[in-house]
This record gives sequence, C-alpha cells and structure tokens, in this order.
Amino acid sequence: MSGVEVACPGLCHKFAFQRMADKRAPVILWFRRDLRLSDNPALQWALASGRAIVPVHIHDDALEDRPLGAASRWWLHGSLESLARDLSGRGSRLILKSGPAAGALVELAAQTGAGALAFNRLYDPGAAEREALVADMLPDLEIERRAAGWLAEPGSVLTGQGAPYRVFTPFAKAMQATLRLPPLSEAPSNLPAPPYWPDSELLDGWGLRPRSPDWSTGFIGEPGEAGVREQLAAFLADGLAAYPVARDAPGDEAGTSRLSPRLRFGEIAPWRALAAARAVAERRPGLSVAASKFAAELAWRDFAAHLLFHFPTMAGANMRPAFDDMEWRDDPAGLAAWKTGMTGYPIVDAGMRQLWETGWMHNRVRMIVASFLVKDLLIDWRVGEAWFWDCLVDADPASNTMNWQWAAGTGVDAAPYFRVFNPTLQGERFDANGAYVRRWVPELAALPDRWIHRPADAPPAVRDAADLVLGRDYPLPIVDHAQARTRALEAWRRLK
DNA sequence: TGAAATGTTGGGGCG
DNA sequence: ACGCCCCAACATTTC
Repeated sequence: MSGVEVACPGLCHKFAFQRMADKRAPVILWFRRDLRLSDNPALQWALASGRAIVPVHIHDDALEDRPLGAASRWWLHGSLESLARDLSGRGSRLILKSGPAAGALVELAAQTGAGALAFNRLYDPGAAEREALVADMLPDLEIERRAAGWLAEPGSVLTGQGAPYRVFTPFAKAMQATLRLPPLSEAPSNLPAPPYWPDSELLDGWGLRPRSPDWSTGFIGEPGEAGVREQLAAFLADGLAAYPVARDAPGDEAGTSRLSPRLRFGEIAPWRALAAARAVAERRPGLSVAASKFAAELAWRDFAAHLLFHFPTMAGANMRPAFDDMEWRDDPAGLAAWKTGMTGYPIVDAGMRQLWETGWMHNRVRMIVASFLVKDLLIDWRVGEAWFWDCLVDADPASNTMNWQWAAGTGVDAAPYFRVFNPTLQGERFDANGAYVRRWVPELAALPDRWIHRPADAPPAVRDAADLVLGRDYPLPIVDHAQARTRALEAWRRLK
C-alpha cells in the first residue's frame, strides 16, 4: 500500500508521489449544481478511471457563494436527500462537508488518500477563481473539470469578431448552429467504493429546511433526480402541444414544464430535456413548433449564464450605467404590499401569493409583478431580485438578474423604458376566465369574470352580490396605474 | 415577451 | 340620391 491511509493533512506532501502514481487512489467526485447520476460528465470520467469514488457535497452558506435563499435551501435539502439515497442504492455514499470548499477538499483528500478530484464547472462570478484555488491547494491531485450545466459552455459562443453576444436572437442562432449534444448516459448501477469512508456531517444539521414556523407546507415539487424523468415525459406527452399558448396562461397548471428548479440544481441535464423534446417532435411533426418554443426557453437559460459569465457585474450593477442615476423610490409600505400580495391588482397579488406559498411563480406573472414593482412603484429592481432570490425554489444567479434587468430596462437587450405593463389588461388577456386569480386571491372568487381583474371598477351592486368590501376584504389599488405609468415615463425620460 | 394616443377608413343612420 | 356625422374597427405613431 502507498500512503493513502494516512489521514493527517500535514503528511500529505510526503506521500504525494505515491498517490499520483497510484491509479487505485480514489477520486473525489465533487457534487455542486449537478445533483444527478445520469448524464453527469464528471461522474462518467470518474467511472472510466476505474478508481474508487468518494462523492461529496460541500455546503458553504456565507463565505463563497451568495447565500442560498430560503426556498432554494428547501429544494437543496430534498435534492441532496435524493442523491444520497440514490448513491446508497449503488453501494456508495454522499459525504457532506462544510466549506469553504478548498479547505474541505484538502481535508477530504487527506482522509481518503485521494489521487484525483473531478467536478463539473460553474461560471458564476468568482467561480473560476474558486476552482483555481482548489486546484492550487491540491497540487498533488489530478484535477478533472467537465461541463454539465448548460447546452453550450458559457463563454464558448462568440460573434465573428470574438465578442460576446448581447442580444438573445443572434446568440440563440449561433448556439444552435454549433450545438453538439453529448450522448445520453444512464446512472451506473454501482459506484466503486473506497476502502473506508470518511466522516460525513448530517444533512439535518445544516438546517436547510424551516422548522417553526414551517412555511414550506405548500411548496410544490418533489426534489431529486428520482422523479424528473417522469415529470419530463408527462410534460412532453400532455403539455407540449399547448405549450406555445399555455406557457403564457398562468391558470393552466400543466402549461409549463416546471423543470426550472431541477435544472437549477442539475437534477436533469439540459441536453436531455432538449433531446427528449426533439424526439417527440420527430414522432409528431405537428409538435415541432411547440418543441422549438420549449428549446428557446432552454436557450434563454443558456443566454443568462453566458451574459453573467462575460459581464459578472451584472449580478448587482445596471448593465446600462445611465440607470445609476435613477431616482428609485423608497417605499416600505408599497414594497410590503407587493411582497404580501396586497397591492389591489389581482394578477399581481395572485402571483406574489403563489410565490410565497409554493416557492414558484408562473413566468408570465413574473414579468407582470416585476413591471409593477419597477414601473408602478419605482422601486429598485435589485430589491425585487433579492425577494425572488429568497422565495423561488428555482432562483438562479444568472436568470434572476438577467430577467430583472430586462424588466427594469437596465439590461442591454432589455424591454424599452416605455414598455409598461398594465396589470389589469395583462390579467384580462392571460387569465381571461380568472381561474388564476380565484385560486390565489380567494376573497375575489365570487366576482364575475367581467370584474375579476378590476374589482375597484365593479358596480357596487356586483361587489355587494360577491360580499366584497374593498378596503376590508381586499385592498383598493395602492397606486393608480395611469398616474404611475406617467410618473415612470417621466422618471425614465429624465435619465436620457 | 405593451399600452395609449392619434390617425384612417368605411358602413350605416339620418336629414 | 346625396352629404354629413357618428363611431366602430383597424392602422400608425408615440411614449
């Protein structure tokens, strides 16, 4: 035996040569946002190496990454539970460690006598530096980095001049033109175990899930790779045909894929979702348009990661610096009304309550509530972004900031400043029968369709019949939209 | 991945 | 019969 059994970090270097030479020394498989056993390039490399595999997840809630929001922590807990279960069923384990990552990996390498480290790369601000630091601190280990999170690796899609794309459509075309999807791979039936297992922390000890009060009882979805294939298949079978329309209809439960948190935590590879959609379109040509729409949404996810990779300041700073002079309003009461779904605009309130209760919000409604916060209330998009970050199970560093900058008009390919959503008209257009509002704002449920999105305009007799007293059962609109629109246009114009 | 204001057109009521 | 007006309906412009 070589020095692999020595668990003392101080002695690592002494045995470095032996470990490098020993192809039997285990490989540490570092799980991060790739919590799956199928379609996992780092895992495939580890398996192909023939070494024993030590799977690990490192939790660092403050020192490195932006701390996860509460809803995302809830999802992460479930996803890790599922991954640990799947590993246990394959003769393996999931080792849990607290960060910072570099220190935890050095310790783990010493404890296991590992000879290699494999992981799938991330591309958030600082990710490359942290990965380089890990490599620096483990000079004796073979380091294998793979790409697993996006259709095209962020940074790999460039214009003819070698510059990053700033507009979605040309980006999507260029990505499409060069796209090479990896072959699909199933989870292995067995992962070779190391001679002995290092200590692991306890998942429950991380406190990722709320105790008292438990606000997660209404959360939707079963985290983990286990159910993701069925969910995808069900969506493609039942939802894809209606997707081009239904993805804009918040009242249609089956209208979206609901894959966002699963992609966020890597429970499914995006190329598997894309390949499955293409396969359906192949069998049923009538669905090819719908499949393309779905593919476009996946491409948006890639575009966001691509933008954040090239413009890391996007996470907190306006992409268009002219907006640094914007006079955002400080409006604690308005903000509180927005967060709690008490603005008096039914579609806005329905969305904010769905978010709070389920950890998810329909995409169309995300745009509506974002426009309302930024344009009607003139509150800084970063305030809304932070709320989404905390409340969404799918909160993604790239998508969240890109989309908020889009809504605020501060992004490079953003909605023009004069595009102000009218929450009443948006509600009437996309929730015409009021099903979404009735579900999430039950105090309005008895109003007829004609008035469900404009309760303040309803004749008194109609409100009486619905036993609805505005200001008592449901708030009056906290702003007059027409006035708020004018105010927003003036504020935006002052920037020019 | 808008909405509102403004302009144009054409059918029909009416004197 | 004819011109005038009203006003949807649609198109264009503006924010």
